Amino acid sequence: MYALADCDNFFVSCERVFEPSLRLKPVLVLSNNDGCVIARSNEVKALGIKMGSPYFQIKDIVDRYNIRIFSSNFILYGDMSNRIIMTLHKFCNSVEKYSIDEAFLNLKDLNILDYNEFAQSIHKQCKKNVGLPISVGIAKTKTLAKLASRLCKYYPALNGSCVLKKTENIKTVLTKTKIEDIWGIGRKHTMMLHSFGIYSAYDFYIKDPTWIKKRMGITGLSTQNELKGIECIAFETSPAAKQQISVTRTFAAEIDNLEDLKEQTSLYVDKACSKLRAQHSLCTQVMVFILTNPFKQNTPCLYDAKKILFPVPTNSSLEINKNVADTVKEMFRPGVRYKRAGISLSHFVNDKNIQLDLFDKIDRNKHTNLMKTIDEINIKTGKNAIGIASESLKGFKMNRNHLSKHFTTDWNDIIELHC
DNA sequence: TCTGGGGTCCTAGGACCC
DNA sequence: TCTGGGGTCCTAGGACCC
Repeated sequence: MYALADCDNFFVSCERVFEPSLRLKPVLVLSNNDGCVIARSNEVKALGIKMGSPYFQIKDIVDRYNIRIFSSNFILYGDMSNRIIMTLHKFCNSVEKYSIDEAFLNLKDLNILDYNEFAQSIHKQCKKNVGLPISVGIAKTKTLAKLASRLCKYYPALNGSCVLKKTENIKTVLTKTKIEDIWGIGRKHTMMLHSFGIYSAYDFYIKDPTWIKKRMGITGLSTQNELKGIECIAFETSPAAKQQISVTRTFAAEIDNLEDLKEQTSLYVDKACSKLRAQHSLCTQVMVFILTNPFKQNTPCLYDAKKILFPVPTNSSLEINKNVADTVKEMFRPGVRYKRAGISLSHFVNDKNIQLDLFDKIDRNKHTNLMKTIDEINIKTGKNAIGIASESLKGFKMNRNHLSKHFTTDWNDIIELHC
């Protein structure tokens, strides 16, 4: 059996922990740049505000219903997420952190007599330890556990936990679940399935597997099997090293000069490379792209992307930044107003097996030592104390007008109690 | 005026080999 | 008229997730 513990309206709930008066009030969290809605309280959902709605389009409703707005505070959310994971570890050794707000637990080695009780105690402990509401679903496969935890959000009477075990119960639930609400069924497949008269998860459940394989490939077939209680999606205890590390940003204001653009991409390189080094990888490919505002009416979006190949695998911020800066210069078109840029590192190898180049001009040891020292200082200070000289000192060009404090990670922001 | 960011896996098709 | 067969590796793009 697997459990899925999924925090309810995670980002909103994190903000409410430090401002409890917002508990039954409408609250939403915006993406970077205060651009789009990325988390909604139940009250906001009830007002019909959709996930991903651009903020400027819903400002009227926000004002009318006095909705409280927050800019995204990922430092806070990341730390709250770690606290949840720590609590889950008290119940089970096998915890797979699936995303910032949810984790799977592999229950196979536990001797659980009453799954309902077990799920309830996780729910209660998370609330007590971290202050966050969490929905715990338990079932034979990950896909069914997902479904079980989802039920908690629709049926408050379940009080945050649900066990789906008996086939008859599963079939009843599937009949009442829309196919698009199943984990792994996205927009395109929903449209395709609808066109064949498949609307409920149960319609999908009883469909001929050969038909599903033909139209939806192996992943569609896996989803069907998982609904039948046949495990197809493996449990991963230790997180695999990333195969790709990207940093991309939309600018608050358009950038029309090369220097500002390079200052931004230097920041991306710095951020991406420290992640790369943290997982002990080197990369041999970096993709760089710049583009104009794709939403602008009557002006086509200009997009340029270029791939940089490194014959000797590297994780040196300096080496990568030099190449990225040169590439940005090549792609930059004077007079064009850029709105977004990004880089993506890929094709990784372990930093212990480097294939050297006979004609290498770079002193690799020097770079490695320098990077190691920079990382150590930045980890020790907890801030980006040292970076690349070409970086913008002002950081990302980003709007964040409704940012809460870093309550749990910065002494200056520690919560104050007034008695 | 104003529209996020970071990932994974699968598959078809091209390029190449003999 | 008529042009094989079997394989691997890589990549771009699609679909999905949060």
